[in-house]
Amino acid sequence: MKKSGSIPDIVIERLPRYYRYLRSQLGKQEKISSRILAEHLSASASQVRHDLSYFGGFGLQGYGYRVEDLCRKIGRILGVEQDRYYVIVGAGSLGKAIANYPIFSEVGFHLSAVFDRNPEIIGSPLAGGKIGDVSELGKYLEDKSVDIVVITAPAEAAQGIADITCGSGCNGILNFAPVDLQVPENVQLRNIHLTDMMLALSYRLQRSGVVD
Amino acid sequence: MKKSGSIPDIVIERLPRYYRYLRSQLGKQEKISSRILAEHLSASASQVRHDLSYFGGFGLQGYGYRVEDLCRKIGRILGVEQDRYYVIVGAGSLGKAIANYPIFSEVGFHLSAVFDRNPEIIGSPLAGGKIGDVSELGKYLEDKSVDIVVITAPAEAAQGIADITCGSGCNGILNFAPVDLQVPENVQLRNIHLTDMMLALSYRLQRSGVVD
DNA sequence: TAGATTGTTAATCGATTAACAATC
DNA sequence: TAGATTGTTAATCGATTAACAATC
Repeated sequence: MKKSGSIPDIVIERLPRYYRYLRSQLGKQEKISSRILAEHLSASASQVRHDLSYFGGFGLQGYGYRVEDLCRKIGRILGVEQDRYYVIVGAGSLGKAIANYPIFSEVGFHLSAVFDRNPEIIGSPLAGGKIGDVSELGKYLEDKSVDIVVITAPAEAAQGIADITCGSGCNGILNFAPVDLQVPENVQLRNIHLTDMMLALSYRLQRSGVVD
Repeated sequence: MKKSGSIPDIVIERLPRYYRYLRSQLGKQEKISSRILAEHLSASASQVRHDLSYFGGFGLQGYGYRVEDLCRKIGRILGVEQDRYYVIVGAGSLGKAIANYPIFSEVGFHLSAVFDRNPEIIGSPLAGGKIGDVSELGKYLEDKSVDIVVITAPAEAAQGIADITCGSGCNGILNFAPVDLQVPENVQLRNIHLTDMMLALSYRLQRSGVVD
């Protein structure tokens, strides 16, 4: 076990990948070495061991890691057995897709509500609830315990939604809108910028195949 | 201008962000300094200048950057004025959402086809075309010129789709399935692992607010 | 000219990899 | 015991930031 309280973001972001692979191997293999685990994740064995050592000694020298054991321990670190709640703001096709995303609930994330600004769809059923009016978002966040606001609204609405979110005591935002949001530093913001990813990917395509 | 041929991935991944902000400022301001640009992107002025210097001198000393000029030049580097084609494999709600994502076409990405394995929806209309049978994916990729395959299929189908993609001469994959795909190293693979992002985000939430 | 801001190099910081003693 | 593999420290590598001469 090493110093806690200072685990780099980049390490935290790899934990779910370890967890996901280990979970897929439950019942298929009893043990796994850092080398084999790394191979399946396109990482290095050294990195796997280094990452895990932030949280303690999970392995057995000369043997490796017990899959079930390591899976459960990483799961606990990530809090997968705890219930957490999220709301979706923006009930377009992307918002609906997220609302129906089946995998979130497997790791403890539950949809609490969906909001939109379009009067024509407010009140419609979605994923077991009804689409709410976005004007009630702030009040909702203040009343209920919501961990994460998922923004699937258009770019021009996203900053306003982020402001309401941060102002209502919710400190987690997952943003799909193609804009860089400004939030207080105590707020955890992650972006999924689809167009950016496509552009960076296609930049590399232009260059590969040729050269060297 | 510095050495080309060795621009780090991490720099390439920031270009779309610069581009996106500059685009939003077209007509709103004539010039912008590295400091102001950085502020809006939660980056440092030094990083902005350093990144841009990989591609040449785009600014004017003592003045800053002309917004229109810089935007056009970064756009050209990213190839936004070129037409590129993608297909979607997996026509569930996420696949449909991507198929209808309005912003891709603004930067030159065009939907070429959508495939699924479910006989009940094969043939149905989607985004101006018809859903094809995934068994025809390989042939399609060999015949047509497709730059990127977007995988929105279930996890257990994703590796097979990736294999067909790589085997048919398409070298770009954007993967939404919650699995780490194995692809040849000449293939450009980017992942959007939604559950992983939620888990890493909520890990940080547990810890913030308290401590220190 | 004086003030501002770039482009670039050097210094710092952080992340990854290598190495190996510990030990199952 | 011999072989394997961890956990951890040190070495390397790469990315970010600082500094400043160039110059508009």
